[in-house]
Amino acid sequence: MLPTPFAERVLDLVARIPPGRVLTYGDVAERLGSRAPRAVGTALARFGGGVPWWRVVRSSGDLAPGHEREAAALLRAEGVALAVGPEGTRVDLASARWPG
DNA sequence: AAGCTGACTCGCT
DNA sequence: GAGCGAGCCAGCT
Repeated sequence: MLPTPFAERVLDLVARIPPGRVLTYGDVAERLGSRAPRAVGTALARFGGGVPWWRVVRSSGDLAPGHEREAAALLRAEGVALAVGPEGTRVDLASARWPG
């Protein structure tokens, strides 16, 4: 399947997130003038293979569902502040969120 | 055209 | 903080 126009916009933006910074699904949607964070997740799930998808996290700081381990390793390698707890690894959004 | 689904969020308990 | 319900909207039957 080919990426939809919306998905391509998502990929464009995600590809621009600098190493060491993150955005939430909601942030990505907002910057695209949309209120569909779920569609952002869907786009990354299907077409995120070529972009740093691990730099997109939930508003809670939780990593991409199903890829927590891999995302944590990649983020740690980039120097992103991580908080490890019983629930898993979470990003410190206060310090790592990309202002743009 | 109508309905369902989902890598989401937010408010309330 | 965890669980739940409702709103959201792009994409695919």
